[in-house]
Amino acid sequence: MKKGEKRRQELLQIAYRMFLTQGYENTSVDEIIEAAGIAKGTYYYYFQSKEQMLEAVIGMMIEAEATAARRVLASEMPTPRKLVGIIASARPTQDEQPIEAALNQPENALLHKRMRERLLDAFVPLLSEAVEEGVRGGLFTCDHIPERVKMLLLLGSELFDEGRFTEADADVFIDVMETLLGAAPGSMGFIRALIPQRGRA
Amino acid sequence: MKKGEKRRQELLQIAYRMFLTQGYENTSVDEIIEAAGIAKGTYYYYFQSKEQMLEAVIGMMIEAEATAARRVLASEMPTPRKLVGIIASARPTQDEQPIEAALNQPENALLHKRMRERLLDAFVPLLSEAVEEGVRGGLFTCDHIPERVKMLLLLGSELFDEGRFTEADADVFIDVMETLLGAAPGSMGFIRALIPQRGRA
DNA sequence: TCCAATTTCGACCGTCGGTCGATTATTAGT
DNA sequence: ACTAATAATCGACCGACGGTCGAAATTGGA
Repeated sequence: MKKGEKRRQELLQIAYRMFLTQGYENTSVDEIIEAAGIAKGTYYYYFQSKEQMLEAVIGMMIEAEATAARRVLASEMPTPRKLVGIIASARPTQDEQPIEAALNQPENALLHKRMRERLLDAFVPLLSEAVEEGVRGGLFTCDHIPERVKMLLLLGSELFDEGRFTEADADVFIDVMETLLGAAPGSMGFIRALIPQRGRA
Repeated sequence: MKKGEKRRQELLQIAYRMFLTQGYENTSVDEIIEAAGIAKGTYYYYFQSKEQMLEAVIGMMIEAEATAARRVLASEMPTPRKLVGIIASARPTQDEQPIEAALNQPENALLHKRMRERLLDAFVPLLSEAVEEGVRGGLFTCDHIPERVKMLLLLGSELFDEGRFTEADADVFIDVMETLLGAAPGSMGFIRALIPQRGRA
């Protein structure tokens, strides 16, 4: 049990790195087992299929991010900071930087889609709780909180993940965020500082 | 020239149907050429790769939808009707029904992603023009029209494509649409009738 | 020590996207 | 009408891929 689980985690780590750097489709099982120094049979002793392994890798990432977000939610920060902190948790930027870009390459369409689905499921409740806190504190005024949060997350990931977005995009997004949550105009402007700067043309 | 283009279109049609019904990944080149009654070499005489053929299929779909949308834009409808008409054009519901669902199966993640990118590029200008018309007519009040339109399309496709969305989702979406475009509260409620009814649980 | 469960091994398989040289239709110039 | 060039078709073949399987090795408790 102990030994087996350790090997499984080891394989997960190796695959995690390779999926992100080369893409899921472009990473062959042969490459993974070569990097791990094991035989084909051993790989399929721990994972039913390559795709099932992808699910496991994603689950690993989501769990780590959700844990970080829960820590933020339970902290003593002011509500707006919590909002930002939770959203920041939803990015796998923890230990490495180029992960963001990797997710958005076409060869990772499947990974990205699956990742976003599960990320949404995990983060809508957390963010909703923070927003409710804001409503109680008089910061926000809105109903249908989970739905609004879902749209915000959807928009945010769709907009920023792709990398290409303009100043105008950011302005409108912040405007949408304020009206969506019923916050005072301009009160969310501080988010602008959190948005990554212009990269490629 | 004439003969070749005809065969190319024929292959495109066959692939279009198979990609949607079985998924891009699950459709093999062998299946396509068998359905078309041609040899492998002939297929690769017309298409450089399977993926390049996917691009061509998507281009075909987009073109048809954009043409329909342009017709709506140039028509004499009142502006709100145009909005709805253009958005309706963006769905391949014209001749077949199960296409919607097919796009959203995980095996079509790539097709779906590419489709949405190109659909956005084609439809943001068209919808923006309709919105500007609305602004001139005093229906809407907003700046940054292309960015707002982009977000609307992003949200709409993300929300409705997945199939699962609630009454609350629709309410919030319409609310977002009104505030995003600066329309009078409730003025976009008529859209609710256009939204597909509840399908699966 | 012995046995049974766990773990590891790698040869092998069917399928896939793609290549290539040969072959047949089609076209155009004289 | 003949022919040379061009367009179109063919299918055997290839390497890479994800996945299978029976056997061998390792482990740990009685």
